[in-house]
Amino acid sequence: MKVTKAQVQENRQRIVETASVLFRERGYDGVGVAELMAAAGFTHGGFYKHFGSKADLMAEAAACSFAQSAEKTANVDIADFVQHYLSRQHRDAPGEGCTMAALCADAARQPESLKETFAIGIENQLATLAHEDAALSESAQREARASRIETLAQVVGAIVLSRACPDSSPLADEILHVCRSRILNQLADINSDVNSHHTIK
Amino acid sequence: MKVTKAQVQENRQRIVETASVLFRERGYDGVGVAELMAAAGFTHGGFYKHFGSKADLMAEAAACSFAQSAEKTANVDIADFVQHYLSRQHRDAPGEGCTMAALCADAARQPESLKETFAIGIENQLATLAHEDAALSESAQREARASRIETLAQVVGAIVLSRACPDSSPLADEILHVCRSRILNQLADINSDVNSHHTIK
DNA sequence: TTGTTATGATGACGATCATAATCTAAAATG
DNA sequence: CATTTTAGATTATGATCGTCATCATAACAA
Repeated sequence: MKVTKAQVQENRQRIVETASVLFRERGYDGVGVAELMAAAGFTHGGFYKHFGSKADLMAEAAACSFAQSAEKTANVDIADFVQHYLSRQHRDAPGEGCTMAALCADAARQPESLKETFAIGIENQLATLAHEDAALSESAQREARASRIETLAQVVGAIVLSRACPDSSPLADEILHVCRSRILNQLADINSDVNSHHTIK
Repeated sequence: MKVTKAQVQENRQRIVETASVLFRERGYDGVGVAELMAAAGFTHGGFYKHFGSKADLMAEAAACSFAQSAEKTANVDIADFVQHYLSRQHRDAPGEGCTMAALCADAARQPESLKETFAIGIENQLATLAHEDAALSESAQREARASRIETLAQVVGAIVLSRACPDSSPLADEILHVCRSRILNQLADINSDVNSHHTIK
């Protein structure tokens, strides 16, 4: 059963996208090749005509979801980003959500090649969030980058912790709510006093 | 081959502790019962004389490592806690490190019973970090709790992101370094201006 | 149109998975 | 001391794991 060249590319893309969702939902070790292919509408046999190994697909799926995230958050204000990132909708839909929040811990246990993909994805997300400070001075850009790294760590940690709590647990919502309001406050602070250091010590 | 009652308890404890390390290193799906028992010095057959299922052991191992962490961080200043938490040593030794950082994403995909154990562990960690503010007013305690939740999310996110980067990657160290210095600065701020709100807006 | 190529289905490989029955030897109990 | 109990070794279960060889078929280049 051969298929059009275009069809092949489309099928391959469907496998990658299906995998990117399933991996985020259940982890790299939580989904097998057979189930993956079935979810994409194929039998498991054809898998290795598309990918050299499951690890290869993991890397491609990660790159794919990173690209989708970058596209979705392009030109989005960082406050809006945080607002949506720390919403219940995002927490409760890891399959369509941030790859870092869903798979970083899994990636840490995978081969270096995949971790490289993650580093690029993280760097990309930082760059996407930096669309506003192109005109800043060099030192201000350094500070801006540090601030974005901090914010990213905070939102990722908040989602990860919240997801580890039982569904509709008070603590899960508290973590989300507390982190969201505090981060938004900090971002407002930074915006309002651009150069009045309140760092006392 | 029967063993002393005390020996049984000791063997069981060794299985739990071995599991708590291996799970943190490789994830819940990354370690099998057989390998687990072998690492503890047994064959896999006796496993179900100790535990009803692998999921049961997961819960016990989590509770065990949470208790160990709480014990280790009792009476530790929160700044010292952050200092060590965001060190390369901690990042590079997940097996002996924080269970939240290593397994929260895994726990999110596991049964509710395990997530309950994690919620208790998180709550416990928050309480451990609260050993200083017993004398505070009610509103100040609310603020202190929110601050600790925020800090916890931040350090967990930082470790998780850093671990997802390739070994000895510049980004991995940058995340650690940036978050550490910024969090320590914030904590110093909170300590120095106890009641001078610098929240402008 | 003919011959080549390659997708994807079928099925099988050995390994490993969680779980469990069986057995034995020694501790616990009387 | 005799009996009961049980921790842990051995072995087996059926399922699923990642990977691959085989093959039919239909899209290609000729």
